[in-house]
Amino acid sequence: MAKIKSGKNTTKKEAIIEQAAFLIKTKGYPAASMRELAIALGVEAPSLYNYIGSKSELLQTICFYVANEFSVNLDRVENSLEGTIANVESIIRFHIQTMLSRFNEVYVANHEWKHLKEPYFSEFLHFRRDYEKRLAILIEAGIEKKEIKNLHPYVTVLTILSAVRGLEFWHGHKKDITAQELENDMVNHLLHGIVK
Amino acid sequence: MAKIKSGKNTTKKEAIIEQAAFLIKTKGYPAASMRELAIALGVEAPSLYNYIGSKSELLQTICFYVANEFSVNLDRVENSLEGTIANVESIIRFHIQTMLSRFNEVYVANHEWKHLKEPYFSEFLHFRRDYEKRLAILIEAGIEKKEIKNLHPYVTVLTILSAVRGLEFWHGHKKDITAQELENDMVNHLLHGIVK
DNA sequence: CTTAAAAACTAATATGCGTTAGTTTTGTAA
DNA sequence: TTACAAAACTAACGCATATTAGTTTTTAAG
Repeated sequence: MAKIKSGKNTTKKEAIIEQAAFLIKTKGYPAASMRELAIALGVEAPSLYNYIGSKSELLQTICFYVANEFSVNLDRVENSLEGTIANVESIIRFHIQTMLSRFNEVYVANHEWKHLKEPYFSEFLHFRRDYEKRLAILIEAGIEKKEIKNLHPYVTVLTILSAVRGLEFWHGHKKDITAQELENDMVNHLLHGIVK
Repeated sequence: MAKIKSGKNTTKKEAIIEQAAFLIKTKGYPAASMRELAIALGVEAPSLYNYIGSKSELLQTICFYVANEFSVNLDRVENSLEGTIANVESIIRFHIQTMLSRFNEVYVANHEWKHLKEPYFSEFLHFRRDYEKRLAILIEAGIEKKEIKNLHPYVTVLTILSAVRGLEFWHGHKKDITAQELENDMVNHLLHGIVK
């Protein structure tokens, strides 16, 4: 049968992972079969094992790639000299942009990480909690400096993270509004509310 | 083996559905097996079929129960004579309360509905879009009346719905804050922002 | 052209799934 | 105690899964 197609700057393994992200997003990890993945790549299922170790390895790769993206960005923000509001805004914009540019991968990391096997499951869970904790600390600093309202920091973190996550449902509306307007409106909402 | 346990005011079928909601939430629909569900109820898998028709019927029941809850509430709000802000606040509070009181069911409806079979899949998708559309109309009315900022209505709807959905992650923090404070803080954030 | 490695294939294994059929046990009311 | 129905059981079917082993084809270099 035909060979696995891979773009110019991507290896075949990367092509498999990219297709896997799409399939896992669409069907969910347990229902995403190696056979279907193989068909999408124009190949038989066992051939995939020339490039990857296992199905679960695919999920691990996707989840930790995304985790690393967000972690590196947060490192950068934590070392910035801007005020809290600017930092929070920067994080929100990064989430929105990453969500839109690496949609499949982010979706999978958000929804399917619970199918990770140990020790990856625990490691990912720990990362998530750590990430939220770091955001909460950032928010608390803003409250101290009287830049931000004194709401429960974790509620604020949760509200922001959940709101940007919701861009998963941003389909069928792409024509009504540009990505830039979407980003601006959501930032505006999360920082300043909707009441006039 | 022992009989299926059911609380005083619940039928055995309801006990199965309740346990199924928990299991499907935990494992995801495809990975939630009838055998495991049966074990959790202290019974063998085939015994379940004395009460239910199929595995997929369980998912349907859960999803449309939740959809109906939210739909009925929105009916009520649409017929209210309050202002837009009060209406939006009321909806946010209902979402939060329902999320906290029927956690498993809401979680399943939010995450696993894509595993519904036709025609239920299409019906549920249609319901979702309709619900969002009705909320957008409500928001637009508020913009007309100058009660609400002129942001893209669907962005506003998405932000609100996603934020309340995020209460899925409200675990391990229950001791820090009461449900009432949580609700107030989130409403405050979504209506008035976090900037002081 | 030969050769060796890369990459595909076919066949098969073990496992788990939802569900059905048929049977036995349990509970209840006459 | 008898009789009937409800609710459990065991056994099994057909199917799909991830993965392995072994083999053949394709590719590319000498």
